[in-house]
Amino acid sequence: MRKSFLFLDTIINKVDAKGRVSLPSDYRAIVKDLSTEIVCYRSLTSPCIEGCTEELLEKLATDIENSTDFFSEDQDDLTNLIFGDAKRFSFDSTGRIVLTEKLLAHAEIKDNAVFVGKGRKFQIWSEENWAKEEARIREKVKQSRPSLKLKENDNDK
Amino acid sequence: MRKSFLFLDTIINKVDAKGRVSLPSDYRAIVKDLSTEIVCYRSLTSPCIEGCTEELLEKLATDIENSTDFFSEDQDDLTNLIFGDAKRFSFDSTGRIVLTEKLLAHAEIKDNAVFVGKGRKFQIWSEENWAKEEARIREKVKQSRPSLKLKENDNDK
DNA sequence: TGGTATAACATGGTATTTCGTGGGAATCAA
DNA sequence: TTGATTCCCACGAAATACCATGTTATACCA
Repeated sequence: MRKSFLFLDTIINKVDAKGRVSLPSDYRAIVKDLSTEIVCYRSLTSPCIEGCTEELLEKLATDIENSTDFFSEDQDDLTNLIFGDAKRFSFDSTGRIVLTEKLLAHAEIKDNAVFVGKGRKFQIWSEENWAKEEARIREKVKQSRPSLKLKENDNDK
Repeated sequence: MRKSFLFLDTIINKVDAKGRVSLPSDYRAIVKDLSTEIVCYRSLTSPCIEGCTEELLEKLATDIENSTDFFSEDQDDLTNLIFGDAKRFSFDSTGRIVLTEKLLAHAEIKDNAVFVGKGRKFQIWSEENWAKEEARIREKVKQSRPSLKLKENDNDK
């Protein structure tokens, strides 16, 4: 029983000729502890693969059912896209999953896959695209510190 | 189990060739009492490593989930930056963690690591950078004493 | 108060395990 | 049968758990 489950860190693993990739061991631990599965789909906004626990997708489905005003119609459409695109992935005894051609192509992944933790979700990038993306975000944060207020009550500065 | 905790004090420990450092025993006590883990990431604003309990990051993840919608761009960028950089650290039977090259490089730490308590978080500095930073802060406080008084009143009980 | 015994801690070194990865066998589908 | 997919074994590198020692801080007693 695990009290917290966060996808963290940035980990680079190899993709072999068969499309196999080791899911980072930390991520596997989460899946095992929660007795759930990993679900992946093409990111709607970036050239990367997005993944989360099946549990989270269920929660998303429930939220949509219950709160019609919170989720706009647009977002409802988006969720349809996701559920339609999402696929369940289970790993073998050595901890590997086999990504599909569709996903790999969307993320432009060739040899190496970069797993990026996002808390409740994670993403899988090609090295090149992730380098660009990380640079973009860090630059953006430099410009607008305010968005970081969420992080917690910083003393001053 | 304790309901409140504070990372306090300034402690210097050695970093060996493998990147191992003793986590200050006070900090370890907090981790044990809360049954949580330590999470570290590169400071967004300073050349230092920042650390907190995984529990705190958990709370952050929940806050983000609730405050913005599932597909928000800001949420997307923020979570990538924070959770993608954060790494879980558990200490061995002698109380040491192994810092990564990425973190050590960012903080410019070579031989010695300076742990600085910040309440809910703490920071790890190189001796040189911390000396500069401390001088800067003390100088700043001299200029604007009033703001400090406010803080002390807050702490009164 | 002072001195000694005891425990806690930081740190160096070593052994063990885990994890990622390549290759091949087995299974399945067409 | 042939090609593709899944399962299993094996190896090397890297992470981490364990053991040992010196030093410092703490507790205890005279």
